[in-house]
Amino acid sequence: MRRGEKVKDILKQGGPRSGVVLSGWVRSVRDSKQVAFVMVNDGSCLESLQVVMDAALPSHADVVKAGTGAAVRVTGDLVPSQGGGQQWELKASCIEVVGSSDPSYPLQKKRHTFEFLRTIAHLRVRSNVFGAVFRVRNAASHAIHRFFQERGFLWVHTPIITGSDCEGAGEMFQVTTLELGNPPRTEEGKIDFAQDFFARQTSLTVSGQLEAETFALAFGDVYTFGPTFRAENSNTPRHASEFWMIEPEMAFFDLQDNVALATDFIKYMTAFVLEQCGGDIDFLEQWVEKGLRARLEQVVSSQFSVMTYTEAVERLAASGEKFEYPVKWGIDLQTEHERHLTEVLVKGPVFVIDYPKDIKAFYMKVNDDGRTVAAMDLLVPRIGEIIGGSQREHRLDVLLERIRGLGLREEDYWWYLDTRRFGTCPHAGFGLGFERAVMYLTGMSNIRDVIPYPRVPGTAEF
RNA sequence: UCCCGAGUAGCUCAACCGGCAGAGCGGGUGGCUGUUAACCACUAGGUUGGGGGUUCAAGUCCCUCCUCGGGAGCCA
Repeated sequence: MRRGEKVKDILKQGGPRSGVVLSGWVRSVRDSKQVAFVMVNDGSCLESLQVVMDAALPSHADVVKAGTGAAVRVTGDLVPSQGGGQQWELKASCIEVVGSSDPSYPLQKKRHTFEFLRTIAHLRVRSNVFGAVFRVRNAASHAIHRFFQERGFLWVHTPIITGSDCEGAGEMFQVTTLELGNPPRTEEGKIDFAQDFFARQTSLTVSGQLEAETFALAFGDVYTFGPTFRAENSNTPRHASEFWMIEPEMAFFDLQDNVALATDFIKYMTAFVLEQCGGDIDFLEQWVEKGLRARLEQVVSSQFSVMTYTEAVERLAASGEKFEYPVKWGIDLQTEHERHLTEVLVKGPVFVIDYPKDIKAFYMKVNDDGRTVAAMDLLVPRIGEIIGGSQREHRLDVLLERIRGLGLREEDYWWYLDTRRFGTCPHAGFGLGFERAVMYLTGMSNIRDVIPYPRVPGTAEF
């Protein structure tokens, strides 16, 4: 099949020239007596190509009837457009209806609500906004791999099914082949997971960090980029049950190195998207978030602030702002605190570091003061926390003390603890919620609208 | 999971104090000499989210369930 050229390439190359072939889907048809205009989009870019169809063309009636959404293949000459609104148009010598579209096609030329579009997630990708969102999502993934590969990082594929029920945060989805209605029981009456597929209780991963650490202590610099699952009953615009996460892990790295890398990383990704998806960003600017482009450009050029948790608490307390939850040293920053910090006090991305030990995970390095850990959260306006990371506790004795103190079972971490026995070294890493990054890059305000087929509590359609 | 709000035609929304359920867009039919969310005319389209209750009478009031949105918690 001769598919022809992409709209993106046709517009880039320009004309005039003859014998151009284009395949795509009809966005709209404007028909009058002598001539009809068919907007054809192929997803390669935001723009549709205007196809001019003389009423004398044999397939004229078929094309007009084929309907919005139909698949067509056009052959014609690329000529300067007589009308305003586009530079080039395709004067058709032949239009073939490859697949017609039923009149019930739900996408109108009018604006739809995101709520409605979510119910037709298989078709919403043919709309302008979702075209832009998923091209940005693609460019961002590309940028992430490029950033790390250029710096010699190893992409590690950590397991999706995990046997450790102790990875820290979050409820986990259980993985089993046992008969749910009648599982085998032990003598005490408990479910006998020894008879399950993996001969133990298994779940979907909530993080690849612990496994990534073992690779960092062999390859130096590594990163994960893959799906992650949380069975939390979270119903917010920022949480999904299935999402993608990027987790770099670097050996011989401390918290300052970590902050520096995370900063470079965010800037690189943002600059890459601005460069690759300029048209999409401008469209999102117009329809989704005013000021998007300026905000992204500012991310690339500005310096990210860094402040300690202690300083953040002091500044919040001194701000005079009335918070629903009062700020106090020792309690975790609430969403309202984080947003006030990044949106009002700093007005930009800010790293908060050195959190109280008691509110953070066991694997974070205990600072010399004995009461804080070398943690870092990157807070950004609108989204809140986008990156969470830390320098890891590399001292075996301190780590063991932390595990025991939290009532965790040492034997569950035997392989993780081995890394501290055999050539341990200071190392650090962070986790980036990929969808939150895409939200930040596109201005979209609901995580369900930056995932192709979102999974959230009560919903797994498509 | 908790708090608040919403659910009316395929979509987006009206409908006053409880009194005949409407518009725009989309669809269909016809028209229009180059359109840009094209335009003009005509036309079809409804168990007012489900169930129960109050009332002569319920889209409207009460109870309950479901779904969606906003906020919170958990977090990325």
